[in-house]
Amino acid sequence: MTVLTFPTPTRPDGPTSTSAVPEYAQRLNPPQREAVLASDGPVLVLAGAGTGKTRVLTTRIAHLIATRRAWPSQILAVTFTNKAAREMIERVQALLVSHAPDGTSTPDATSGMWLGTFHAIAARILRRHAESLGLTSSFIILDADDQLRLLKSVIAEKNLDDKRFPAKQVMGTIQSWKDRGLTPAKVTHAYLDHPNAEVIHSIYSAYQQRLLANNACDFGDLLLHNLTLFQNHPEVLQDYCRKFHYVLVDEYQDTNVAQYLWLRLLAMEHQNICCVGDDDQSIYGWRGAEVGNILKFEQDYPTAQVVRLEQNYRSTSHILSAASALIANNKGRLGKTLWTSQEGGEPIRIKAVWDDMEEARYIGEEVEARQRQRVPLSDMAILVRAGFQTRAFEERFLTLGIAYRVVGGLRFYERLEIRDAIAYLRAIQQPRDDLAFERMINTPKRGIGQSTLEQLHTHARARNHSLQEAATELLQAGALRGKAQSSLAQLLQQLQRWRELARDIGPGALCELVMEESSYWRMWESEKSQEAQGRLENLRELYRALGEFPTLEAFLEHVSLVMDTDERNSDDMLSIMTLHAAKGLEFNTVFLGGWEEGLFPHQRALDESGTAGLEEERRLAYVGITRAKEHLYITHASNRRIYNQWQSSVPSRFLSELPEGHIERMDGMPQAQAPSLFQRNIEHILYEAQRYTPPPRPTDSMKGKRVFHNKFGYGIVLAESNDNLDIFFEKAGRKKMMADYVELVKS
DNA sequence: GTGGTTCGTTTTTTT
DNA sequence: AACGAACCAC
Repeated sequence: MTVLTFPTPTRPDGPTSTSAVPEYAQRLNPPQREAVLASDGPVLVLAGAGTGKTRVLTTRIAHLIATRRAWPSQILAVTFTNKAAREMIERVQALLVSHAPDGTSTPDATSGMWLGTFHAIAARILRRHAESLGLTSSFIILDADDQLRLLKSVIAEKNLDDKRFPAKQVMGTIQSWKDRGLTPAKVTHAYLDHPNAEVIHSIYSAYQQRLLANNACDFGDLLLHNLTLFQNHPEVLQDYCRKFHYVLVDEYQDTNVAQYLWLRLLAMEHQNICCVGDDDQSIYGWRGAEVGNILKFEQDYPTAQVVRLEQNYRSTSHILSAASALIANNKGRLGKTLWTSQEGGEPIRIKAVWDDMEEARYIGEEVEARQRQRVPLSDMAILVRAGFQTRAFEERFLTLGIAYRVVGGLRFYERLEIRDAIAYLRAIQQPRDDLAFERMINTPKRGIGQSTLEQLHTHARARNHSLQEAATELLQAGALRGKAQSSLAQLLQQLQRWRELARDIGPGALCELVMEESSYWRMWESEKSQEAQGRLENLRELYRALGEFPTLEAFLEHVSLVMDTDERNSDDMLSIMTLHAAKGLEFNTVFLGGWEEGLFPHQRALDESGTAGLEEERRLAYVGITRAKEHLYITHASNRRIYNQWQSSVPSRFLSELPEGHIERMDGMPQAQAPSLFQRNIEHILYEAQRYTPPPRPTDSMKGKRVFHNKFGYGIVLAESNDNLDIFFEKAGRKKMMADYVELVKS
């Protein structure tokens, strides 16, 4: 077995000469190799866009296994998405197989490895120790919809005004607490900053109790309960610490505090933690990700090796240079200098358009032009800031007959009919699952309405029973009458029967039978609309998907944790998606639409998070640009309809941050759609005036103001002309620079 | 309990 | 504008 012939190096790994390096590592560039071979101790891999971070991660795992540094079962590898996890396991397997030509290394070479998403792995640990947290190992995992419904009922139960305490907002606060690793007991007064925090805190406590009563977790709980478990049962933590000799983390810049703590605890003993990430691609701050985690890695692990991957294999130099120049406007970066050997290429094309329709028309034309140049549709993408922007493109492409797919739209398992069907399955599998029961109890209409449901709730709460138990008890007590009585009795009977059947028949057949006997199928069948037909089709698809699982339980776990369906990307289709959804992907040709102030950077990001928000938007722009391999287009419209209101807009400030040498402005007067001549004249005058004018900056004079610069420290503004400031720095002397580079200091 | 009407909202999103 | 949720009248 060739893989075993490598000398087991002594630790720590010294510089290894090329000849002693395994073949799979020879194919890496020097920093990549360094990251792979530095197997012991903490390692931070700063991997710029397109520098081969997945390659490093997978080769590193293969290296650990091939050199017998660790058994697969001693490796913990975490990702954020199922897709990333899937890709990683496939690539590790491929590496191991290709390095054992005698066939001794099979896909089994990775079996026993803990490779998965944070949530999947946390759930796996939690199921083993559920009792310690007041759950049973068969607890259910609620999705966003269920969470919200549960929270609403908690708020209602507490007799709180749901206008003062909107469930969505309260959920946001609770989630941010969970993201920070705060159980209700740990939410101290220090965190009770906003006026209603005390009340929200009490809602949080009640919500957690309700989750426990339902034998349920939300996504945040998976990590949070792990932390509680590790804290209350150090011996359990110790077992995992000893088990996992090596910990690897993908997209480290996206970790929140809870995930960060979880990793630190698990790596405590061996300290063999390798985090891969890119601070410049941190775009999930709004949902709790802490760029700080990656920024302070070296403080957390003082012996850490830091490896920078800076050779970009994806984009041409025009694209890369523009991206680098843009991101250089952010402060507090770890800093990387990306380079590529692919000189030249096309500059970025920037096009001003009249409105979203023209934007779609222009991009449609360019798509067709590229198609004629043999770029397949599947190698092109339109990336937008917000979901609503996809609409204009869809309309246009329908008329043009361009095959497209909107990535990340409504997902299969989020569809109404699928959620309904799953509620039935959950109510069968897990009689304590009140949320599922509540969802299916009157769908289709059985005459069990609000008042009956309220009776059930009151009874259930009083006795601390589940809704299904309460229903049985109320029926026995004869407390119900009429249609509600007979329907409920029948439903409970059916549920019981289905539960028994579930032991004998597969989940697919069971679901089909349940849909039939519950009349749910008939409900949609009797509706002749196109939409209803689609729903039936989706249900059939669900039966099929269910057929792939041995048990109902296995399927439900899949649904909670793997919300994506295996998208068949074999078809040649153009992708339209948000910038967030595009992270990690690459395309030959990329169109970035809607680069206008207010939309991108998004006004709300600016309002809510100020400079930090702007910088995150800029990172989003950076992510967008770096998706492109060869051709990149950026468009901005001067008019956009937002909430049914036409608004004229100004080009994004990010456009002015792209260096002239790497861009090409596509001129040609955009055509007005059909406004009157008078309107058109007004708009044209305004349009001309605002074309490419830099966005408004703080207009008050900077002269005499005290400022701070990242590198030069404090200084005083001596003079200003437009955006250029003449500054005298206390330590660095007199410098001239753009206003963007300095911060105003409050005096 | 059901069905129609009005009101309010509307960034990004994985698990 | 368009969609969903809350509200009210039968």
